[in-house]
Amino acid sequence: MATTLPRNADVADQFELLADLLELEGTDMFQVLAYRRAASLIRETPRPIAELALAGRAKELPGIGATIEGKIVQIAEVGEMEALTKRKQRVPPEVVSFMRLPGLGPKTVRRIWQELGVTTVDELRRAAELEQLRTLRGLGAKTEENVLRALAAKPAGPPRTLLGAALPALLAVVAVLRDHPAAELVCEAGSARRRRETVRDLDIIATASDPKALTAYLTQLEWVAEVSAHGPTKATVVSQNGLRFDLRVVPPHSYGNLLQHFTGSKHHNVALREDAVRRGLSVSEYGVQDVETREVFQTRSEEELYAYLGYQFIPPELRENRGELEAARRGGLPARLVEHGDLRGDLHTHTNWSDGRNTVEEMAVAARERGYEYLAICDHAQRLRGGGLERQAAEIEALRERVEPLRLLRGVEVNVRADGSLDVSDDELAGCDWVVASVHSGFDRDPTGRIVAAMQNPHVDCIGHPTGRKINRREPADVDVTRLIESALATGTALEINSQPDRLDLIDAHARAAAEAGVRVVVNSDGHGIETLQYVELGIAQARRGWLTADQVLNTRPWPEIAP
DNA sequence: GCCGTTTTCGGCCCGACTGTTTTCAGTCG
Repeated sequence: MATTLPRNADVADQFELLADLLELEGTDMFQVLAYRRAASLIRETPRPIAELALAGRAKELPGIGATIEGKIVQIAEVGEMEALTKRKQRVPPEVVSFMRLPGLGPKTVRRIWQELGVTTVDELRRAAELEQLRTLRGLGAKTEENVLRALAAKPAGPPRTLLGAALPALLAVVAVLRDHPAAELVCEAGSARRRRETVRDLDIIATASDPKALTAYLTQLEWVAEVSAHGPTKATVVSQNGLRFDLRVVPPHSYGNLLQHFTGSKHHNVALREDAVRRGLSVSEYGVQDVETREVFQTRSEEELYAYLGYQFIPPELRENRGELEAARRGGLPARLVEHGDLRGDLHTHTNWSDGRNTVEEMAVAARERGYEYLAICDHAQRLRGGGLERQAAEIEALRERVEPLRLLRGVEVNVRADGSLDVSDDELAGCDWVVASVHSGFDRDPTGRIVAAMQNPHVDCIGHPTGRKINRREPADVDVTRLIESALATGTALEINSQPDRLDLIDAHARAAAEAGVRVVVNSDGHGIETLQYVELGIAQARRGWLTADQVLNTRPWPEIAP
């Protein structure tokens, strides 16, 4: 048996590859779909799936049965499931990649492979150039053209844009459109409305007294660099900085149906429609049809739509098919998720004592202007060597009265070293109001053990950005979040949702698991300047995606209730 | 392969678009 268990992402990768290979072999597509669903479920499950499977408990997850659990056990025990090992020998490895070319699906790829004997990308290019693809029934010159264009394009698409970069722009566009005289209802949709951490296109749904005027208005805004599509009810534009906005003007009587459809997620909508079918209802973006009476229900309001289908209203952040439909059906959703306005303070910020851009006073004044009751200054301990921490403490002390009623807290961000020790002595930590401990290097050197060790220190109040991931740049460290949660619970240590746009760490699923276990979760900006204190809006969005209520977020409480 | 407020067998979301076809399969979101 392997000594270390495979990560959920590795297990999920194997199921996805298996699904691809089965699809190419022409296996029943519902079986393929079952593997795909299992893969995405495994990917976002906070608990180690291999451990669950070995204990015979993976079956408790909806979508995993005895067969898939058995395959997970094989992965845990020998590294790869048998079904995959067998099929990898039958299908040439590059053939799978053909399916990622736009326009080529499993059926077409299979015929190109088996009927033309094409097994590599180079051979595929040659077959298209030599006009051999068109010898297959159903393929023509256009297909060859598309294949060649796709092969000539850059291999991977652009990385997804950070929500933190896209959302302010999107909300600004929504506001501008709302101001137009022809506009009635305007709302962002898609993954940005669900506040996913990264987005591709930015969707906007609107109703208007004069749809043509509204779409035309969008295409003429000064920041528009390119108009990709422009019709009477739809327009797509690209901004100077490369963001793609998609505006759809829809009829007011079905605005609710369309907004719901275009908000997604796909998985949420599929599950919602499957559930509806079982009750004799057919759901589409145009309405809900009663299959027997043929009557169609259309509504201006999403709230009414969910109510009609028998659900509590489901906030967009929860629409990922992670149990929200079942919960909403039995009235089990949180009555109210945490909101930005619930925050009473920020417990992780930096100043120009380390790598921040503003002074302690500037940060304090900005925090007070935001309406905070408290602010912890947590500069990097490394930069405060040689008595810096003490001198900064004196400055904070001297400022306290001047920034009232804000409560200015002496904090510090200490580094968890490779051996699990901290870079500040216990004596110095004892003088601080709030201590954040974070891993900043050596991510592959037992991160779990080091963080757990740091939590044992009674002065450590919070673990900063627990997995260290940076979206699009650095994978999360191989942190066993379940162990972190257990240890945080035992030691009373808080876990951070770091709101930096490229961190958002903990992720939603981990924050949810932590809060459900009773761990104190803190939403911090990690702001390095006054203008970045507002990043907490992203952290709050992440917390909402993790189903967190205000009760479960530590810094919605007054400082005396938090003070260690 | 999974699952059950019509089912332990027989189902499994919906509609638009594309390219290729004379009625539709495959792909996409």
